[in-house]
Amino acid sequence: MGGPRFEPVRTVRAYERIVEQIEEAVETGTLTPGHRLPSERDLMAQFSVSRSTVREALRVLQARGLVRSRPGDPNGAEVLPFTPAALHKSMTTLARVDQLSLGELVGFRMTLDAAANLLAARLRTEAQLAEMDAAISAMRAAAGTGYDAFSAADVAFHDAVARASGNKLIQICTDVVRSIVLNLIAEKIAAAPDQDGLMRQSIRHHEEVLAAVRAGDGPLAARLSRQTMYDYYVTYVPAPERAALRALLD
Amino acid sequence: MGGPRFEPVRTVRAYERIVEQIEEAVETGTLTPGHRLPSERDLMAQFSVSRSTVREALRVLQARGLVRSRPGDPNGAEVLPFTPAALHKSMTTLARVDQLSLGELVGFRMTLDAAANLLAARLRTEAQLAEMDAAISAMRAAAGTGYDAFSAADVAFHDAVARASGNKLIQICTDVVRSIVLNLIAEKIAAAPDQDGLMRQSIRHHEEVLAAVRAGDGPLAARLSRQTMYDYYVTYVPAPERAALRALLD
DNA sequence: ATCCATTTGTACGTATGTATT
DNA sequence: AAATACATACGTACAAATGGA
Repeated sequence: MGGPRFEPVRTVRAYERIVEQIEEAVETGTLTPGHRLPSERDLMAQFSVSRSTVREALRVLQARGLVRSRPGDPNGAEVLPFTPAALHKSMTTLARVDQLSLGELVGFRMTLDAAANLLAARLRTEAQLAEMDAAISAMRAAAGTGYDAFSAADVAFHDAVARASGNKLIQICTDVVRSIVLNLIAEKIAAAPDQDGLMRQSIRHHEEVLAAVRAGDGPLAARLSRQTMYDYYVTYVPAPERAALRALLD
Repeated sequence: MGGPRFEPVRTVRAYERIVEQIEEAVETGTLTPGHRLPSERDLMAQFSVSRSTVREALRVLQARGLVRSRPGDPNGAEVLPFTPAALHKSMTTLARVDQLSLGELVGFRMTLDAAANLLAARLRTEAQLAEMDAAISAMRAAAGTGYDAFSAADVAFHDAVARASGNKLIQICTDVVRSIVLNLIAEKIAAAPDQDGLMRQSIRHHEEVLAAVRAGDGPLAARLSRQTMYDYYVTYVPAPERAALRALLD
């Protein structure tokens, strides 16, 4: 009876083993940004696989944003500092193939941006307050000149808040989702009637948010930021989805 | 003066062009899950590239979770339904290389889970309430038998809430971050003293949250869920990071 | 500034194990 | 049970690109 309990095996591709090993080295800090990998020929010797296998592994690592290789570079592939590019890519894919609605995206932003403001109100430094101030000034300066500069300043403000929150995950996710949202409706916003009025209203709202952050009133900052974002985007959100967004407004 | 404004060109690899085309087809719905790609030999003919180039493209697409290819499959690579696996992978990488702290992860979960409860309190159906009820029952049943079953039931509850929120982005992100957090501290929780007391407390908290969701009191459900998660994880979070988590508690 | 050795990008042929018919 | 079509992996070859002499 009994006998050893065997487990089902899954064949694991040769290139996967290579990816795992290099990934492990990067994630444990054995390989740090700036380090160069051995050349493809050296790697095929070290792993005792063919060049194609090495290259497939490198392509996967490159797709994950861990390394970059350039033709002719005698130093081999370069280990890159982490960027949320891969995260961005998969979230964008999610938004496209899984039919993420604008309402869901905006709701997500409202949630994370409010949390960032809540935290920033407690943790912000003077320098960070100055950054937010500068961003709003830039919004004011750009209000007349066009939507692009205004949007850039708006992004700078929200990014400053996100950084001040001290939560890198919130910062990265807000950044990713914001760019997806802007990408979805940039043209609609640019074509909106009464752009000037919208910009002025947005500036006023941002000033109120900043005042709350400066005063250290996190809950107020959070509530105002949700309202600001709701007001700014609600017209582009299909009516049936608006109820969910209003549910986020306290 | 003037003249045409030329833009810097970046050489784009052959395999990248293939990835772009197939990715586009998947994201626009031209290729839907279950569809088979042509065989590698057909692809090399269609794109007029070599086999290696096709394979590197397929490796990238596979790394992004869009397709899967198996040896010997007489059909080509299979187009997969979207899974957050790639998202999970990049977030895990982020957590490891960028030293994402447990405090940041828990803060993120508190934020998203609270938002999910806020929305679920408004949008939940009777069937979803029943699922949450069943999950809490499972938690009760598992409280004596061990941590694993208890944790699974706990996950089921939070997942039911996330689904009831109607926001797929919230659902997926909570799922991803939850598994990362659990992976980080599963052993610590399993080794905690007075496990039974912690489980009983957690069950009581979950019941309160569910009551609020059932009553349609979103803000209360959100506040309780934040508190529940804070209580459950705070002992594992380094003291300096706890202030930020408390800032999220209203 | 030019040339050169090396490396990457790409191509092609082949062998082998596997899944489906 | 055999035949077929496929993916995996290997090896070689050449062009383009890079960094350093």
